Amino acid sequence: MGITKTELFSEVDNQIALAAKAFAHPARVAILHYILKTNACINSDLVQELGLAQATISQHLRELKDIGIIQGTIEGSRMNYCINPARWEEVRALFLGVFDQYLPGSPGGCC
Amino acid sequence: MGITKTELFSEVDNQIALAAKAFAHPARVAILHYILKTNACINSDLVQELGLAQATISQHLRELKDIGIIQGTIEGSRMNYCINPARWEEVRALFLGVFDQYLPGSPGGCC
DNA sequence: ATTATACATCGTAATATTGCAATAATGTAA
DNA sequence: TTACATTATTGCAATATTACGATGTATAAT
Repeated sequence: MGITKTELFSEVDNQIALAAKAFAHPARVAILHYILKTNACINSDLVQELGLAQATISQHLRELKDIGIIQGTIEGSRMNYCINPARWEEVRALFLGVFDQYLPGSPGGCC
Repeated sequence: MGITKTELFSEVDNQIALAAKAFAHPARVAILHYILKTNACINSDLVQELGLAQATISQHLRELKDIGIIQGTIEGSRMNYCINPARWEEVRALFLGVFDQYLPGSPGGCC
């Protein structure tokens, strides 16, 4: 159907899935990389950097903002997007929590 | 359009986006958690564990297998899915590479 | 005031994803 | 062989996502 049965899953699983969507499209990863590199960015820069239309980038930025991983402050007629440190750490912790459940030297009782 | 313009983005960004899709749906996160917990699993177990139809779970398992993060070995008429250690480490490294670009005490030159 | 710049939002078209019933395929048990 | 158990695949139907032109809004520049 295309609709996710959110109610079937644990709070953590839903949280991780939500956070993962920030990284689940290369444009958003590229945006994050760009923000991280320049440590501040504006929408019009990204239109040059990536080859996507302004409306498309604005949409991706909004998704990242909805997820909470970035925040934007108005600077005159420009927007200043940057990482939301608290949320970044939160998302980082969510993923580390998963990754750390399987380490190279895990028991390994099957295939 | 719904089509991702893969050719616009770097190899790494595309790789990360691909890997992120493993975590971008709560059912797949739940499946991974279950595999990690039991360190081996079969499809029918998951049908009990999660509330999804067998066909749906089989489909999610295939996506995880396509991404490479799990592998399945045939055991009689059952399947034994488990983590693919090499790929797991690869994906882990991809994400750590992103997360480590912003640490709590980063420069923070903007908002 | 007019024009330009920078983003956001809306509407829409196209593709992708999710979910499941039905069915196929394969192995096991009787 | 027949019947059963387990998983994969197919074929939809419904929702979600991606992309962009057009338009709206607010500030800045002339």
